[in-house]
Amino acid sequence: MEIEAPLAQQQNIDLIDILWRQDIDLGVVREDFDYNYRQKECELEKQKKLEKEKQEQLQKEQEKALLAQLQLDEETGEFVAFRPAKHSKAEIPGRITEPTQTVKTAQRDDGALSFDECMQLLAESFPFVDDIESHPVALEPPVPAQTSPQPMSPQQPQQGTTAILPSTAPEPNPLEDLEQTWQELLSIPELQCLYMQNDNITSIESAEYSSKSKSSEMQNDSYSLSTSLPADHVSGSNISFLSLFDSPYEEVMPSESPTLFQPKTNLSDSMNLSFSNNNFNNLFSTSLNMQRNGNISQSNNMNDSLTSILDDSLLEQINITQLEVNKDFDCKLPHNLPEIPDSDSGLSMGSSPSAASPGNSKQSSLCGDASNGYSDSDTDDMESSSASVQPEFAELYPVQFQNDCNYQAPSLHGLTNVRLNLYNKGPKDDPPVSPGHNKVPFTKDKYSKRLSRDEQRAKALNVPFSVKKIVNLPVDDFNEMVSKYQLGEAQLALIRDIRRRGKNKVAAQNCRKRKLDNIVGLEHDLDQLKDEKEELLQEKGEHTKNLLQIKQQLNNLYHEVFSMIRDEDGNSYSPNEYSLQQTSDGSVFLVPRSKKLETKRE
DNA sequence: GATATCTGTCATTCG
DNA sequence: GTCGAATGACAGATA
Repeated sequence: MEIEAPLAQQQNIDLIDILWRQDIDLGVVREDFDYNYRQKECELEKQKKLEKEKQEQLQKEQEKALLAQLQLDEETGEFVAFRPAKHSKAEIPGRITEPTQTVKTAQRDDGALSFDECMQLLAESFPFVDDIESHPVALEPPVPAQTSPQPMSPQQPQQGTTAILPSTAPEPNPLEDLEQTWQELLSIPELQCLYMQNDNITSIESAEYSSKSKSSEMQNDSYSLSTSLPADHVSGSNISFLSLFDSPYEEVMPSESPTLFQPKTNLSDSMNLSFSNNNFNNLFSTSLNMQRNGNISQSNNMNDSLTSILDDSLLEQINITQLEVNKDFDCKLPHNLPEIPDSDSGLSMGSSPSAASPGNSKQSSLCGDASNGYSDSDTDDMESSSASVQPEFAELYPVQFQNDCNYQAPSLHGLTNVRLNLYNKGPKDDPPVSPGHNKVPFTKDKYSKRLSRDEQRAKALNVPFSVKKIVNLPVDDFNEMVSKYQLGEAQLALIRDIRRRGKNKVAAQNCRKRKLDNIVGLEHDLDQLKDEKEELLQEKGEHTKNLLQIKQQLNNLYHEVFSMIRDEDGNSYSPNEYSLQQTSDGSVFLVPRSKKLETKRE
């Protein structure tokens, strides 16, 4: 059995070798199939586990030391720093603010490993630490790197930053690319605003850091979380910086753009109120260490704990940020990506949190020109309520959508997964969309800020005007505006369609409004007429009643007058034979009815 | 699932 | 004849 096993392994290696030669695109390195290499890896993992246990023990001791220095405030119930009456700061420098120094001293007193000893042990365990120090990019003098996940006090990032930052850029070219990417990102006005905010915040922090150039400072801000990583993680032999993009989004976030990362910085700052730096940094670095060690389950647990801390607020920040950033980038999304439900707005569709990151800008470039993928069917899926977007779109919609489409995505698939994962973490668990089935019912509740079809069409064809302008400008101004640009046939046709549809849309709205107004007016008139009719009927009834009374009175008067009339013999006239008639001059005559009938006949 | 309503769009008419 | 406004009709989305 012992002999057969190496044979089988040798056969496997041969088979892998053949496969490897046949398919270079396996995406893995030879060492992945190397049994000896894996054995080395296992040994390394064991060493790391031991190291981690030591670190945890140190952490516990450190927390104990911290607690020993805290005093329970009876009023607030909080632990506050215990400051002896006449101890100057020089005597206990940073007792609270620099707990690690105190801890280190205590460790030495306890006979535990000192920091330098840990460093030495790490250097022995991980030969690539030497590579870091000898890296050509590392211009700084060799400083004891914070390779162990020591809690980072506010002063310590100086060391960590200067020592580790170069390792985040394994080669000078990617560093330049990143810088160039940042410059291009910052050329976008919106991002400039965001960067200004970012810079204001980080400038406060940078007072504690060494003074560097603005670009390097920006990088420090952008990747400061990476600098807090253990050096062995950042500069690991098989883990390049860009490989972080293949990690779940909790790992990706540190390498996002400043706009994405800054909220996290604020978050971590705010978290320091409730968490000690030690806890948080240790948690984070331990998580990353564990992931690198392959303890996926453990790292998942740690990530869960991290995610539970970061998830809501961070994702909220991401969503806010993506609203700001991705208007200018969503055109570069890959067309083969499935449309995200409820996210087909220009913001949410392209508003993946990674869109603002250098990696994403590279990734998005792979999508090519959005106009190539333009079609009615595509944009119909992006139906939206455009009213809220049009004003912003007018100024934010740049002519050059393809200017920065020259990048190469380091990890398109990973970013895509990150994008989808982030959306799956949205407020509503939207059903996954099957590839090639973009017809997604759109809801405009949460993601109301999305582009209308015409806006997306204009965006796709790089129309240099806003839809609002196209629609609302007077004819002369519109023609003048169009004549200023050399537009293609498709663009002109689209602009005219947009103007026609926009005008007609407004006209339809006005027409409906008028129709409703007319209906309301007619209903009002109808009510008035009904009231008037009722009043008239009431008046008619009164008049009829009065008429009857007058007739009755007249009849009574007639009979009274008739009864008073006598003939020559004093006899009364019969009402059946005679009747009273009045002439026009007011004279009253007694007329026999027969004669009256005769006169009528005549 | 059926229904009513809203909204965008097209076709047509009118001034 | 062209253009813009107005409007009926239709379809899709939504409540």
